[in-house]
Amino acid sequence: MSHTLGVRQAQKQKTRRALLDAALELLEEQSLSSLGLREVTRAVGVAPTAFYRHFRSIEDLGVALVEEALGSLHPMIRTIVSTTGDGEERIARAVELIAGHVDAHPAHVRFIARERHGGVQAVRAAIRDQLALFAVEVGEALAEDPVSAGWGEEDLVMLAQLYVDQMLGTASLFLEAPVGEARERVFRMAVRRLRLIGTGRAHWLDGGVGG
Amino acid sequence: MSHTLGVRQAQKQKTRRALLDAALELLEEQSLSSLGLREVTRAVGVAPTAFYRHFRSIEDLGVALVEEALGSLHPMIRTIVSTTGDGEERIARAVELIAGHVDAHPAHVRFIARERHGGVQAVRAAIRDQLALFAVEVGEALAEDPVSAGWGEEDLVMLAQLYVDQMLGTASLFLEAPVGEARERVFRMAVRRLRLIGTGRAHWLDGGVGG
DNA sequence: TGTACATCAGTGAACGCGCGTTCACTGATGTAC
DNA sequence: TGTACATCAGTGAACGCGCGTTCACTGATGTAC
Repeated sequence: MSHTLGVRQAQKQKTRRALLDAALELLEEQSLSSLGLREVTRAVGVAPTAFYRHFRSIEDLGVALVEEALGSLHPMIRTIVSTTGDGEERIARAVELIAGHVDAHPAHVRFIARERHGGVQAVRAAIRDQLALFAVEVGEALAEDPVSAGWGEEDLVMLAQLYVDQMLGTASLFLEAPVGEARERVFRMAVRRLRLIGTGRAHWLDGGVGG
Repeated sequence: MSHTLGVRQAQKQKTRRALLDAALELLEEQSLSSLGLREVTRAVGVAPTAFYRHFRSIEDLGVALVEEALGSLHPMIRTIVSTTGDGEERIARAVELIAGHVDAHPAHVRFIARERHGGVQAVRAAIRDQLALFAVEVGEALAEDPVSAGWGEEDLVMLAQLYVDQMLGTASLFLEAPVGEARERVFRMAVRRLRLIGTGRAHWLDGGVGG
């Protein structure tokens, strides 16, 4: 709490949070374009009209959810790119971080996976733009890595986008296999994928296929 | 036409096609879980009740669309895996085939991208199962490739899934950038991605990161 | 500290509308003889 | 070929229901003096 809000502001924030949380929960079993305003307010226990004190529309609420869901992903990305150690260690650590993030915020991961290509244009655009910023950040980290010496700009961008995609894809797979043997299989596959990409990186400038 | 259907059957098929086509068109701007039965029949020009002569529900129609959309993708995959030539040639040819497929069937590609993680469980399951079959097929083709000598079963499965994912991801990117400079950028990025994966493949058994 | 007024988050009634589903039906097509 | 009956794709009226949005409102909180 950086500054104590008035009682009225605090209560408003609380209702807003409740609307966002209720929506996120309802979105585990449907997509944003079929989510109803009344459905959300009913889940929170406020009148339908109260919704308009916080959002202009469900689409507007969706954009707020994007900021929240990708906001929770951001620190994880920072941690992954700043992890030190050899290739295998970094790969294992990255997949563990992804798995942990899915455990901590399953609804966020589901929302992004679902709405990234979903039926609401403003939400798709918000996700696309935010992921592009993540890719830039990853690209900058890659550029500083000695392994990337001699790499062209477009190659670095490609690799950064590939990593961001892999991260989301892996997160989405963990969502469908949160425990047990299925989870272990996702874990091993994710490690292998990163290993393959790492191998490709290591030999990118060798010529041949990578020429 | 393998066998001439009766007039009645032919007319029924025609209406069914019209319902599927109308749904596919409506789904360019929304997702399946918000698509209405009346919306589809209105677009076709039949009574709402006629819908029930063909599908039990919108979900049921969605599953039929999965078969259709992934059915159109199947021959492309066969073509890509059976293409001969050196690495660079195969890569360029594969990306061209993907771009061509998106041009030919944009609504199919959009539908699969959108509903793969969408809000209708039966449709997600149908897509997942069909993509798993594609991965098996790609895996079998990879196994016969001399480059894969010495590869473990799980590694081949991982690579096959990675290729299927890349194909869908690339198709989805072409959808958002169908012409001009944006399309060229998608093309180059897709080529680079496949190059990186190809480089990783070529050095998979070298030890080191790929150990 | 107390008073008078302003603000505004949340209420509840009301609206018109489109939804999915039921039902008995129509009339063209198919079939048996 | 003709007739009598069966099938069944598509119709149209009707239903109850939940939707998003409007509006004037209430009463707790905030502010000025």
